[in-house]
Amino acid sequence: MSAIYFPFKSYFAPLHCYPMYSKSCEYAIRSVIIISQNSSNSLKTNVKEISQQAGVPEPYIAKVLQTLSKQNLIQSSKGPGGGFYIDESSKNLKLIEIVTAIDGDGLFTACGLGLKECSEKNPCPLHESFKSVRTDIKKMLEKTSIHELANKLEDKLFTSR
Amino acid sequence: MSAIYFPFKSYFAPLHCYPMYSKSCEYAIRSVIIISQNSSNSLKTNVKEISQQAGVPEPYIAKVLQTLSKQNLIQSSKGPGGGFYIDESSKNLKLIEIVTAIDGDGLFTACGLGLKECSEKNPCPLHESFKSVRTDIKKMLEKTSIHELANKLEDKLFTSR
DNA sequence: TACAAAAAAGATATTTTTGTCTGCTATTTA
DNA sequence: TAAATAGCAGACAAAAATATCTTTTTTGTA
Repeated sequence: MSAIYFPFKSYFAPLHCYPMYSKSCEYAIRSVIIISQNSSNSLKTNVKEISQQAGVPEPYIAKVLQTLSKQNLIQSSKGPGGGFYIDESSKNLKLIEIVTAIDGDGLFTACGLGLKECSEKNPCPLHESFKSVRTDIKKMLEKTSIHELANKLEDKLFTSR
Repeated sequence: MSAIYFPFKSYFAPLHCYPMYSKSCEYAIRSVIIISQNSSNSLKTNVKEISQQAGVPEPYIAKVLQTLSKQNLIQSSKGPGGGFYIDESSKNLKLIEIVTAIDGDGLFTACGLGLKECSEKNPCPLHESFKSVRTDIKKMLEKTSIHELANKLEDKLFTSR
């Protein structure tokens, strides 16, 4: 069984750009994909492995994983042979749960002009234009399962060799 | 003629959330809408007015406006009676130009997992899911004109009184 | 020409995000 | 029950984003 390895650090986008979500969230997604894949083989993954395979700083991702663990999106066990895993109850984990846990729901609820009072009843000029886009993002995140992403990545690794 | 006033600072979203773009960009959009409206009445708008009307910190927005001005998306004139304005050549200014100038194109190009090597030929597992969403955002930003936003806001102000 | 208004430029300060380090606690195994 | 493993918690450090301040340059006007 081959472990999933994301490219090394130098392969990650530097650039001046404002991406769709935060580094913490990006790291979380990568990590959870790895955990999910190992979990489907009944394996627990410790922070060191996650850090290496996801190409993510170890102490930092540890923090992020704690956040997910507290919200019971992923599970953990201490002691030798311990690590993070995804149990039956989280088998159907969706991308939106990870994103919301780490970045909040700003991406699909916040006003395009940053107005707190912007709403259906009292829309800002950007409101309607943004509405469908936001809805689409949310739908996409809601329907994408972590499990499915892990499978896709694994397929890709096998077919590209 | 009534000036456009965005709500005061306390009305802006605080919250823990990762919105679609940066504060700088948000401020830029608000400011440009105000400049556009005044420009259609052949008025120049100085930083102080922009700051007050957009509910944005004055020295900060000054910096942001300099960036836009250097890229010739908006125009400026120094001296008494000077300020920022939008001339004929920028009359058809689109939202995407502002967003790109301030936040770069990460929002509609960056990989969902932060992989630099992610592309059509070598897609990450999130690539396809994100593709249509990204395209939609880009299209929306491309078709939305600043001028039109200014008009919408003005209409709203008049009809809501 | 002198003065005042206003943007441009650059330096500095604050806050948030990202990243690191250290020690503690819980769990498994021998 | 001791030792090793591994997550947990909190403090700390660095970098980036956000915000402010000061000086300079340009321009219009008295």
